[in-house]
Amino acid sequence: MKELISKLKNNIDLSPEAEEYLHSISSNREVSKGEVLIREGQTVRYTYFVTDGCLRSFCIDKNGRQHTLQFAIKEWWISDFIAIYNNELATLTVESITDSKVIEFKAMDLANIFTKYSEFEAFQRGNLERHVVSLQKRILNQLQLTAAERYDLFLQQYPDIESYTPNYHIASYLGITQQSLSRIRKEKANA
Amino acid sequence: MKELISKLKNNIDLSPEAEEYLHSISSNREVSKGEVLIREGQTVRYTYFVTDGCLRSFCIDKNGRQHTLQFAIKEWWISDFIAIYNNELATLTVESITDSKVIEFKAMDLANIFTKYSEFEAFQRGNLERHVVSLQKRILNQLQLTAAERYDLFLQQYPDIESYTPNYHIASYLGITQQSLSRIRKEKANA
DNA sequence: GCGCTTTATTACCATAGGTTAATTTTTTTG
DNA sequence: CAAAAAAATTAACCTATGGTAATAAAGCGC
Repeated sequence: MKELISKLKNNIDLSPEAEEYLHSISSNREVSKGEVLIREGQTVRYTYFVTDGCLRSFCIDKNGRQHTLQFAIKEWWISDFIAIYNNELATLTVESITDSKVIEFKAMDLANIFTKYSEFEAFQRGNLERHVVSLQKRILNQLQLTAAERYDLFLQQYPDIESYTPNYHIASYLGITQQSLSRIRKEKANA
Repeated sequence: MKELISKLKNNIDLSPEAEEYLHSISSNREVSKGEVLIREGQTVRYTYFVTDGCLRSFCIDKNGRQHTLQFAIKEWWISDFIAIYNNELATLTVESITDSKVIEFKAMDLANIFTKYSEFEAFQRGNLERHVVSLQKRILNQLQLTAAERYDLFLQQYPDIESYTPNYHIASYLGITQQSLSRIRKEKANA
């Protein structure tokens, strides 16, 4: 929770009441590797702020294959925002891929926080703007880069993710099969 | 401008002063087919709200090929948000693909509008949330659908875009070549 | 309506990446 | 440490899509 509070204070003037309120609507949770926090088809009640470890969100296609939308590490938010913002059931699954620590917020409390304490508006606007930028960049990369180039970029963006994520999750983020990724890794090693 | 004002009033309480201010920082522009409003490498001064016609944003890769990030039709915003939110020079180009009408806002005025008139915060939060959702959906579609499936979905999402966009722009949005799209269209016709 | 320009199609070959299945390597667990 | 489970690699073959180039069709200006 300290991490989030200090992050907030770097960006906005956080009133003591707002800080108090934040505490009242959140709870620290330790989740173990493999634990599922949000499951496809169910109501999305929570949004998570990661303070330690790594989680990912993914969808499952009609052939049962998983496609990773996001990896969330320290200081990132993760949930099924498609479901929350559209007021629908989850189309994504969120699971912890390491033992992790998260702060859990009721999605509904977060939705109301902005009218209660307007100082959060500017903070959230910044978050959403950065989120839009990163998603747009990912789309452009997908359109113009080869799988090998996307892999290199991924390794730059998530420098030590390899140590705690199996390669087939990385492949599912890049939009290729684990076999293709293995081939790419081999070519890289030989180069 | 009427369209934007009524859109705003549907979502928030718009004070007369705020409405007046909006007028003071915007200007109507008619742009003709092919006109470029934002050019790669230059400073991004404006954000556009489309009231008629269609514009698109795209990047140009190292081989000179264009990749379409967004089509903007009536009631959509378009600019180079990557540049604006990161305070960088344009990496995108925005061009009008039909004769169009837009409302032009100085990006800097829009950035300051939220502290001046906080009623815009909630409106913008809704815009950004929907934007995030649509970008996330596009990424998931890119990961799990075939080019033919993406094309079908595109036609649903932009029902009459074919009448004013050449197919090679659609192909560049879908992440395939115009030749591949032509093949896909042929197979569709024969099915 | 004619000619020019832009757009779309087609064809042929090349290639990145997918599929399936077997094998090896690594990690986990008792 | 041995066995089991999970992850990664490899291989052989297949398919979707790309690259290039030629042709056809459509749209536009005069």
